[in-house]
Amino acid sequence: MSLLPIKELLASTTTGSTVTVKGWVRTKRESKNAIFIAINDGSTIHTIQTVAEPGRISEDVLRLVTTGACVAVTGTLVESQGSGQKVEVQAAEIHVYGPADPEQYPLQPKRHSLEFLREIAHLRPRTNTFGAVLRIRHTLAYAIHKYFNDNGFFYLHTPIITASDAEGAGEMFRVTTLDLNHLPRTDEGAIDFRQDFFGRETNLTVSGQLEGELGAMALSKIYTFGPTFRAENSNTTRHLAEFWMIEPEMAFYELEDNMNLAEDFVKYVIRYALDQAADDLAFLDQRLKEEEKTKKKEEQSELGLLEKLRFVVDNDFVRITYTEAIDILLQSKPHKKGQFQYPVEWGIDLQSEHERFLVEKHFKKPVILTNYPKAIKAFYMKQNEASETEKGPTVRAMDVLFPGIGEIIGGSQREDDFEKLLARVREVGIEPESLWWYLQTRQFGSAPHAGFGLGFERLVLFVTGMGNIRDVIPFPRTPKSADF
RNA sequence: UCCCGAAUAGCUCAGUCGGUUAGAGCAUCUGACUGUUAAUCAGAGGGUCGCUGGUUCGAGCCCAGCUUCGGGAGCCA
Repeated sequence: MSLLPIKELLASTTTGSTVTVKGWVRTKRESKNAIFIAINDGSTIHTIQTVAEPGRISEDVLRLVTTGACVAVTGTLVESQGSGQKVEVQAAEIHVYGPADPEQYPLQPKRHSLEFLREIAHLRPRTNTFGAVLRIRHTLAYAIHKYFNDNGFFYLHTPIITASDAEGAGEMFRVTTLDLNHLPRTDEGAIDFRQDFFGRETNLTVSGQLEGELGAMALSKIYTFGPTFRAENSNTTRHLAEFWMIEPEMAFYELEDNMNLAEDFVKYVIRYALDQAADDLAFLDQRLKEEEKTKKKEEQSELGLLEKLRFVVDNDFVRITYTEAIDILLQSKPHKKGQFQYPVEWGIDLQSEHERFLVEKHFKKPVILTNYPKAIKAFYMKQNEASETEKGPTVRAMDVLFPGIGEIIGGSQREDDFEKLLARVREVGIEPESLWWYLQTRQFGSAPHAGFGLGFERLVLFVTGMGNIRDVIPFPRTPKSADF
């Protein structure tokens, strides 16, 4: 016997050989002379049809072959007599590893709602949709490593537990081994973290960027790709409490180089998915088309999934400054008609409705916004020289906005001038001593450098065309939800 | 956290103006048919109408609170 993944069996032309198929039963159809069992092993979205002749396989075994059961079928690979597939397996022997009581098994050979499948996240990978999403997720992760490796980047493992609370990227999850029922107190009555595991307060990381910068100041080009945690009470289709983030950081890169990298990188990984996950994308494309049919005309999207991905890969991203974006918004119809809920003026943080207008209505393609007002961006971003064309001080920030997703990348050139960075740290109320190691990189061999953060699930969301970020990670963690 | 909406069979949903025994499709089981493609046809079983309280002669339907879920907003990747 030889065990081959179904993906390879389906492509095989060596009919007549004895093969073994191991996988999970999707459907069983019974005929007088033949029982058809469709089996999937996750290696591909496609099932292989195995054919069992009644009498050749015992009734006791066949009774256990139901949707969801795990089986091994040994038999002969033959050309299919039916029209739906090229090859099939004539079963000589069926072994049932694990039956699945059809009265209780929740997955049926029918369409389920994504909400229902979320409640059975332990079983949903066995569906076509989630199988496709998980394979695409893997393909994208691999493409990311491949892209960086092929371009001279080193994968840097930044810490997941951090004592730094100055990253300013959001609420953090505390890490502690203290007995919460009997917290040690200092003489002043505060919690005595000196008795905690690390001898100080620690949290789960909200970003590997600051440590990433340390790596770039030695290895020139690094990237991180790891779990990230935000304890924000965010209840949206675009937020998770635990997600994966990719953060490249490059010495000697300025804002322009940073943008070029971000655009080239995103296009590369999407193109890679189009090439390597064609079957799964075709399935999701079809799935989305059927879903669109049920929507009203005005809510239907103009492009299908595959069309949308090819469009992004084949077209340049629009690059405009924050100031230019504000001007476009000020002259837009929704602004003049008072349709924006939030007012537009230089200095505001752009709201979802503003970003969506720019990306989905005005340009209809990905947009990179640069040079934001200093006041609304993080302390580590490089400050621009004062300019007559700007209405206030700006920093070399860049946000990449995608249709339907919003901000998929946020990045900047970093402030490499020690005095300016120190002043800014103080200005935003961070105790410089807590960032002494970060500040030292600007004192010893400082260099211009830049980087960005890409939310991995938002990328997967875009590439798969799914509507909710909870459906592109195997086991989502969100407020009030940490099952599985 | 705020705003809006939803919760009825295993799943997806319908349920009129508050009125007798709460329905359909799919799934499951039984039978028929037979190279089937989420097979087809016939029949059967399957319900604490999310929970608690209220209004009413009478509540799946009206009201209040709670719970859970979804969509949008904010925060952000």
